[in-house]
Order: sequence, then structure tokens, then C-alpha cells
Amino acid sequence: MAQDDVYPVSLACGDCPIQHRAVCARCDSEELVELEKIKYYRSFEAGQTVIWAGDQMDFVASVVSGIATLTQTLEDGRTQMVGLLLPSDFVGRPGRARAAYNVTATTDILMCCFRKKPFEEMMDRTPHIAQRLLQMTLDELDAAREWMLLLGRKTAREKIASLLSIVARRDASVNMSTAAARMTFDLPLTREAMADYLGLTLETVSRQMSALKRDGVIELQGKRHVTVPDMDRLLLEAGDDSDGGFLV
Amino acid sequence: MAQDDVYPVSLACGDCPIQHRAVCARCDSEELVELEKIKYYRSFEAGQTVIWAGDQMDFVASVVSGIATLTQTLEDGRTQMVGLLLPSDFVGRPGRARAAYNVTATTDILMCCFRKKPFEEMMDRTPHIAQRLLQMTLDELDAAREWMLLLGRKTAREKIASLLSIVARRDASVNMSTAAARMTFDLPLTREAMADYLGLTLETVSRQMSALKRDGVIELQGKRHVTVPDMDRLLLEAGDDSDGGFLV
DNA sequence: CGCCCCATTGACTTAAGTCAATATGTGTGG
DNA sequence: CCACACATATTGACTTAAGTCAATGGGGCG
Repeated sequence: MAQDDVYPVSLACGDCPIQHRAVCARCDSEELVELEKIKYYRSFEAGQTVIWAGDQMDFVASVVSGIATLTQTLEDGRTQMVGLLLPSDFVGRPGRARAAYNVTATTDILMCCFRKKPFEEMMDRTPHIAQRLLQMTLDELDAAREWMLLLGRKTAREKIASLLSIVARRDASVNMSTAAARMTFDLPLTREAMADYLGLTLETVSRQMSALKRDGVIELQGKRHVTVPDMDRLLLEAGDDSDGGFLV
Repeated sequence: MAQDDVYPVSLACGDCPIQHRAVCARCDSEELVELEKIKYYRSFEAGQTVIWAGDQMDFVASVVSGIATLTQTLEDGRTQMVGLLLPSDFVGRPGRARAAYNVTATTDILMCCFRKKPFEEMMDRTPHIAQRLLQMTLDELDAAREWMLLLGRKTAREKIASLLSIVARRDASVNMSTAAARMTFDLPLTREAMADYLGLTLETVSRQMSALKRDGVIELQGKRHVTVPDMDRLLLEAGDDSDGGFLV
């Protein structure tokens, strides 16, 4: 397992940027005191592996800042990303001893880790945590299913457009900016990571990015900074159901 | 929405074939009494639609017997299966008013429905239910992620072999038969449903089934009855990690 | 400056899709 | 009981989207 920085990061739950969205979101102050006792922070640099599939895992964690990926691989090296972990997302499964997926830091990340045993015990007596985790897991399942539609049925161009709109939407929600017609954001993934996300090769990703640029759907400043002049156009290219209506 | 049979089916929880695996698995007898009050049964014939994506959904349910599918579609009709519902699987999401997916009965099915409002209220005060549902949802998420690897990175032949081994494994677990070298089972899906599951066309499914037959990996009795002379061989064709080791 | 990583582009191959004809099988009514 | 119709499945011929292999380009950092 990769070496991580273990310099003492300290952060009171009350000052935590993800407190309102993380697994602890519903906890009252008493419960937070209890969580403080079993938590510790770890940070990883961009590119580092947080944990390998199959490794013993004695903690569960929340991503505090940065981006990490969950990937699965076939023996011959083909790899598929199966999760994109953003701030407030949860890593690990209570009741499971070993990691099921590779977790890799895509940017520098900070994770709030809970020792697994005490966390599990606490979950058994704290419905707030189990309820919140259930909600988050159901959301992830919905995301996974939308992703399955993308992987199984969309063309390369649609896949790229879908990924770009997902990143744009998330970026808007983080920056509290309203979803405008024209949007600009950073793409936190390499072409290879995009390919692993979308079930494509990196060459195809590159070609389709160029094609979308040529067709005026996107503009590129450098490799990673994207401007979408017309979000509706992008959404159309993504091929999703027109009514971007959200299910409640 | 399709017409369903509402003839009065009645089944005490104590006699329920899925009681030990369903969302109510952890409930004590007192809790079961409460559940009895808010439950009712509905049955659907093979081919019927249980609910359309977007429809109001005033119940959640467990599949008691039979098989149903969850599908998602693009506007132009491309469809992708995103869930295969077997006995004891749960349908619907507490806290959500409308169905997110199309639910279709593949065989005749019986569902144990709970009125949504009272079920949600009960969930809030009954940790056993939320805990069990969390466990089931985490299992589904794992299955969805394995499926994503299949959709994104496997070849048509590997996809078919994977589906066959999943069905074989499930069949074995239902029949309590040990996973033997030689196995025989029914394939409860049409070629089209298989294609929707695997992100392929039905022609490709047909061709690959023929190829696996020609190569001696499977034998067919009629369209739907499959014999696998050597499960290890099939697993190999599925391309999964050799150690079929299960994560706990 | 030059190296390294990441990305782009081109030429060619191939797996899977499309369109279409044919086969198999099942249930219904004459 | 047969024959017809309709569903489902198979197979063939051809097309195409995406993959592969390989060369080239460009930006950032020591």
C-alpha cells in the first residue's frame, strides 16, 4: 500500500466543510462527540493509491476534500471505474473486512477516517448514522444505474457529453452557482481516467473531445479547462431524457 | 399502467418463503404483526409492466416469487436493464414519490407490497428494517458495480458467459445444490432481455450462444434450458478474477 | 534546455451492429 | 389433430463505430 502523509491534521466536526452532507450529517452534538473519539485524518497526494482491492481495511472514511476513484480490473489489466468519490462521499463498507475495489487519489485528498470496529458498534446503536448511510447508498445506487445505461447503450460521443454534463452539474452545485446556459469548469480527470470511467480507450476519448470542440459544443483552454457555451446543446448531445427532471 | 390480478392472496409472514432474506428478515414477531397490517399482495403475469418510470408509486414491495426486471430507456428506445429482481429483492425507494425505472414481470410474479407512508414511518422507528435495507442496498450496489465492469470492459462472449454463470450460481443457491462441475438450469430471459442486460443486440447474443455451444462450453435443450458440462471452463470464459473469492 | 508525461492524430483492423431472410416453436381455432 | 399465425431465435452478408498500433505534438518542471 502506498505511503501516505500522516502529519497531524486536526479538524473539529463543527468546522468540517462536509458536515451537512457526509455520513454524520444527521448526528446531534452528543453523537459528534462520540465520533470525534474514533476519527482521524489521512491525506494522500494525487496519484497515490489509498487502498488495493483485497487489502485488509480497518477503517471506513469520508472524503473531506479532493477527488478519488473506485476501480475494478480484469486479470489482463482492463480496468473500469465504478465510482467517483467527491467530497462528502463515503468509502468502505461496514461489516466487510477487505476492500472490494481499488481506491486511488486523483487529486490531493483529505479523508476523515473512522476506526471500523467502533464505527460499526456505534452504527448499531445510532439510527441516525444508519439512516444517513442508507440514503447515501441509495443515491449511489441510482448513480450506478444511470452509469450502467451510459456504459451499455450510449455512443462514445454521448458518453463524453454525459461525463462533461455530470462534472458541470457537480461543479455548479459545489460553487452554489445556478446552472447557467454558459458554464466553465475544470476537468479533474486525465484522458485515461475519462476512458476508464466511460468504458472507452483514451484515443477514442481524445478524438471525441476534439470532435465536440470542432463542432462548437465545447471550448478548451489547455487540456483540463472546459467552457460549454450552451448547456442545453451539451445535454442534447448526452442523449438523456429531455426533461432533466429529478426524481425525489 | 397494466392491469394486474388483485384476487385476494393471503400469506402469513410466518409462512413466507422469503422471510429470512427479505427486508423484514430481522424483524421480531411484534414488528411482523405491525407489518402484516400494512401489507397486501399483488400478482402480475409474465410480460406485464408492474410500473412505469415516472409513475406515482404509493407502495414499496418485496418480490415473493418469480423474476422481474428494472430497465431504463433513452428517448430513441435504446434500453438497458439496470436490475434483475429475484425473490426477496426489494422494489421502490422509501422517501421517493415516483418510480425511477420501469419494472416488468419476466415470469409470473407475486409481490408483497407495503403501503409507502406507513412503511416509511415504521422504518423511522424500527432500526431493524433500516439496517436490513442498508445491507441489501449495499449488496445491490456491489452487484451494480460488477455489472459496470461487465458493460464497460468485457467482450460479447465474456458477457454471455458471465450472465450464464450468474444465473447458474443463483439457481444453485435457490436449490440448495452445491456448485458442481456440471450444472443444468433454466434461463428465465429471452434473447432480447439478455441483450438488454448485457448491452448487446439480440443478434449478437444469439451468435455468441451458438458459438459457446459449438465450442462445447454449454449444451442447449430447447432455447431456455442450459447445461454447463464444466463450470470452471465457463468461469474462465467469463474472464473474471480467477479466485472466485467472495468478499465478506 | 531538454525530458517526461499527457494528449492528439493518422492508418488500419476488428468486434459488434444493422438489415434481411429463414427457421423453430407454441398456442389457437377450424 | 392439423394448420395457421405470431413469437422468438438463428444465420448470413455487409457496414460501421470503436479499438489498436504507431508517430507526432505540446506543456510544465527540474
